[in-house]
Amino acid sequence: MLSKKSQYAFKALTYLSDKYNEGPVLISEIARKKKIPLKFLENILLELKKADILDSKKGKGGGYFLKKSPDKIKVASIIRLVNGPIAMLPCVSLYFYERCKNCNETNCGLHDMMVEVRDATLNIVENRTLKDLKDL
Amino acid sequence: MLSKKSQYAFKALTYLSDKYNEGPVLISEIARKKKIPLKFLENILLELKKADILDSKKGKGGGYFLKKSPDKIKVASIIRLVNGPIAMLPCVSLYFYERCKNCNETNCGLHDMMVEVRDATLNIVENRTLKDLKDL
DNA sequence: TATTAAGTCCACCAACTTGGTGGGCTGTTG
DNA sequence: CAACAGCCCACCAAGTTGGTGGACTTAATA
Repeated sequence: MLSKKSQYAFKALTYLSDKYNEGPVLISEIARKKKIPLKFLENILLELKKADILDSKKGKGGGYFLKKSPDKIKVASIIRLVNGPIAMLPCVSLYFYERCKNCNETNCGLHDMMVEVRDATLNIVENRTLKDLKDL
Repeated sequence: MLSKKSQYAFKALTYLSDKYNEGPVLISEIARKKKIPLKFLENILLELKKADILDSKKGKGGGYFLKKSPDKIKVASIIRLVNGPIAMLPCVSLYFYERCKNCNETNCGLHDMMVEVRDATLNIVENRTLKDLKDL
């Protein structure tokens, strides 16, 4: 399941998508409009900034804004960043791979099935961008 | 991600699948062969019993065994039982449905995408049984 | 019937994660 | 330099995860 943090992140990002190219948006505005706890949102946006998804401006007239256009930001990368692995097992994850102890991947039934699940999921989330997420 | 508990459950269940119709199997045997902490496994097997997946016999010659044949036990139901929802959002879950606050489902971009993800996943795990999981 | 084997039940635990808050610091604008 | 707005750090309560210890019940059998 996606954490609340992830859901907040998507809400904030779709809000910023709607305001793309309209200049910086205040954290407080996003928090108010999307009903997200302000300080929590602050952390989230900062993380998205450090991951190069957002940029910000300080001082009067400042705020947050998308660094790239909405159709260049994949849903998959947001999930990985904020929520973690998309796969259901570490030994099947592309970006968070870890070897399973006591289960060699060549003869593990779960492994193959989980590869299928992963690919089916990726097929969707790798091909959707913020642009496809409207009115969250 | 599947919890360790879920992974343990699948290991134990595939072990019991291999021994289907060979009488009760000791918790301690499963724990030893599959390298699962004994007391933790105890809890897991008990839970599976209460969910009608397993049955058990007490006393000498006792142990655990599958209540139905391996090809009658769906992977999806094990995941739901031990790990929880398969969907990525509560408002998209079939068995653990919860309404999202501040996000009505008719115009939420995430919602529709997550329905797709759920269905793609279910299409796999609803059509696999313990019989398909060998040598975990 | 006493012994022993085995599952059952209950209570507790440390470590980690999640969701969140408070307060001060830093940089920008006018 | 004042106000503004993001940045950063530290802390917190509650819940979850992964696990353990010990007593109790039930069943087989000597």
